[in-house]
Amino acid sequence: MMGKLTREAVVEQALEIGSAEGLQAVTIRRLAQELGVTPMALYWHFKNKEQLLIGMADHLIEGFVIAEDHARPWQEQLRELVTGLVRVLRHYPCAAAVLEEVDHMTVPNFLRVWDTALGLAKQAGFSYEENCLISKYLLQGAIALAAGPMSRRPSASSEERAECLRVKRATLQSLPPDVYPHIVEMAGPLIDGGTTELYDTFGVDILMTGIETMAARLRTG
Amino acid sequence: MMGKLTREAVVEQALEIGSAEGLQAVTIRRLAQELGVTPMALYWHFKNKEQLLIGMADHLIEGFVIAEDHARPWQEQLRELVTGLVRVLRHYPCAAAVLEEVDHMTVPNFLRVWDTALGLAKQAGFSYEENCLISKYLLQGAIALAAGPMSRRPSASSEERAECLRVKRATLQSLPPDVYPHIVEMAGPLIDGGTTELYDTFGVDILMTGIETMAARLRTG
DNA sequence: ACCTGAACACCGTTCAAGT
DNA sequence: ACCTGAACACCGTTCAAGT
Repeated sequence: MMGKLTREAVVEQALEIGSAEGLQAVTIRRLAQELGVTPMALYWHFKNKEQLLIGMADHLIEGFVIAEDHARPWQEQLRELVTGLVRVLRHYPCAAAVLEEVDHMTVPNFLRVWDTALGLAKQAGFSYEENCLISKYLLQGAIALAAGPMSRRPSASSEERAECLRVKRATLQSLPPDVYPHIVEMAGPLIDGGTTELYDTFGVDILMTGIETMAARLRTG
Repeated sequence: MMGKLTREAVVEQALEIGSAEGLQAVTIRRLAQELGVTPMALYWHFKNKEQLLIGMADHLIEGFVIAEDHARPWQEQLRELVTGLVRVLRHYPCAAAVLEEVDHMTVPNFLRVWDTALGLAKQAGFSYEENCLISKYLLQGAIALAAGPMSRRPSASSEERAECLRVKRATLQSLPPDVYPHIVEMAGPLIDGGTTELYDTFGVDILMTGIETMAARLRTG
């Protein structure tokens, strides 16, 4: 709110608003108001709103450094890259939402992570095209995981969130059991989805197990 | 444009606009104009725009029927469910975008597919929570696959799309090779991502292989 | 270089009123 | 039941002008 109106200050304020009230609250006009400035002032620093979102996405991954250890197996390193990315994205509740809204190719720091993933995937022994897809799936999976529980309505005061979950579970439970038998039965675990640790590890486990198993099949014929 | 202004007519017109010009072109006012009616007329048929999007999502999956064959193995059936869903979503270029914008739990036909997936996942032998996550990952994966190549700017006339891809590839190739070595090297396959068949099958293969391998480990210890 | 004022062309939505 | 007119409170963006 004080200090110079720099690109970084704008981006950080945007991430703050997005994390506190949801990404839809991040508007040029609202942002300007929060920064004590005219909406048009932002257009000197960003060509348009898309560039602002790209700046937000880039800022999110800025602090994510990947230790390239050429000695350790690629499986281990790939798994660490994915879980590390998820952990970094969890710093801002709106992080996943931001990354879902921008073209990843336009975000320099995302390209940096992607490049590392691509280099590791190459060691698995798949074709070029398959390596590209594997790296895409893993990064996409990381974003999906980071978007997982909560992070949707970040404003809610944990009492509100609990209330929201209760309403959702009740909605599922009151569905006609003859057409949605399993959904009604599993309404509980479907909504709060088990512990956060299970949620964060299980998805990566499935993906990495699939990749490793298929890589092993390549070698054995 | 002619005929009665029914819920279905509105939804179909919305999907048509979204598929021809992108989902961001689907606006209450634009929709009303295309239907030869006042914007407020739509508010008699839909409470708000969110309900319209839910209606669009529901309509997309309407024609997707899953043959429940209790004799065949669950792996086979789950894979068929995912590929079938992808195929149905491909009917409208904006389908994946619609599903990414709505809460899946509010879409009856999506719940129907989810229920089937949940029932099949239960046969794998995982815990309740893990079954829920598996079904989520598979459906989420199907949507991601359907959003894959093209479907982003559906208006582009295949010449424009080719031009757009060429620009993107050139962008990647002209990146500094010392910081993005693998990206620059793989710019080609990264952009056009191999054949469509590879794109559609490889993702499901990884997920299903991961699930099957982990399920097998449960049984063997 | 950095910011403001005024204006344009859009949004979704409400509410009273028409038939 | 089904639709319209007028209005409200928003958007992103441009363009000339200020300092």
